[in-house]
Amino acid sequence: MLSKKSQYAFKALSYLVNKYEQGPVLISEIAKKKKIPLKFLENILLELKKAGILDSKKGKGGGYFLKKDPAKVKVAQVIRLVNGPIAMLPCVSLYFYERCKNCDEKNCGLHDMMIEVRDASLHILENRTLKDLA
Amino acid sequence: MLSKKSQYAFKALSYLVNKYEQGPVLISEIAKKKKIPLKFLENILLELKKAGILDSKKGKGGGYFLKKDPAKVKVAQVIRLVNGPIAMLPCVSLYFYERCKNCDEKNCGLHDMMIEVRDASLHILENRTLKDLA
DNA sequence: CTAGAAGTCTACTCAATTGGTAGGTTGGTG
DNA sequence: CACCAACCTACCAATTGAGTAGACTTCTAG
Repeated sequence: MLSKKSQYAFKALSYLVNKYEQGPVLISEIAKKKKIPLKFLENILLELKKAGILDSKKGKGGGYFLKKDPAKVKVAQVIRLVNGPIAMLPCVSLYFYERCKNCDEKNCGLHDMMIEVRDASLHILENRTLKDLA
Repeated sequence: MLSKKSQYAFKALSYLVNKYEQGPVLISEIAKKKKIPLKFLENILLELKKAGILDSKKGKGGGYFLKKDPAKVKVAQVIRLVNGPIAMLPCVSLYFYERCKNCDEKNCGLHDMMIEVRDASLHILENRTLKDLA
């Protein structure tokens, strides 16, 4: 399951998609409109900025805004960033891979099954972008 | 991600699949062969028994064994039992559904996307059984 | 019929993660 | 230069995940 943090991130992003290229948006505005705890949202947006998805402006008239075209930011990327691995097992994860101890990957039914699930999920999440959130 | 508990459950089940219709198997034997903490495994097997997947025999010569044909037990069922929801959001879960507050399900891009992911995953997990673990 | 083997139950611990809050600091803008 | 808004550090509480301890029941082989 996606964490609340991830759900908040997507809500905030969808809000910013609708304001794309309309200047900076206050954290407080997003928090209010999307009913997200303000200080929690601060952390999330900062993280998205550090990952290069958002950018911000300080001072009066400042706020957050999308750094790139929403159609160019994949949903899979956001999930990996905020929520972690998409795969159901570490030993089938592309970005968070860990070898499976006590289990021969070449000969493990579960392993194969989870690769299938991963691929099916990625097929969708790698082909959807922030634009599709709106 | 699947919890360790789930991974242990699948390891134990795959061991029992290979011993199907060969009489009861000791918890301690499974624990040793699959390198699972004994007392933790006890809880897991008990849970699988209560769900009707395993059955057990007490006393000397006792142990655990599959109650049903391994080809008749779906992987999806085991995951739901031991790990919880398969969907990435409560509002798209079939068995653990919860309404999404502050988000109109009829008009939510994330919602639609997650339904797709869920269906793609279920398509696999509902068509694989314990037999496929071996 | 009884000893011991084996599953069952209750309760606990410990660490990590999640979700959230408080308050001060920095830096840009009008 | 005043103020605004992002940024940073540090907490805190609740939950979950992972695992342990030990007593209790029940069954069956001999």
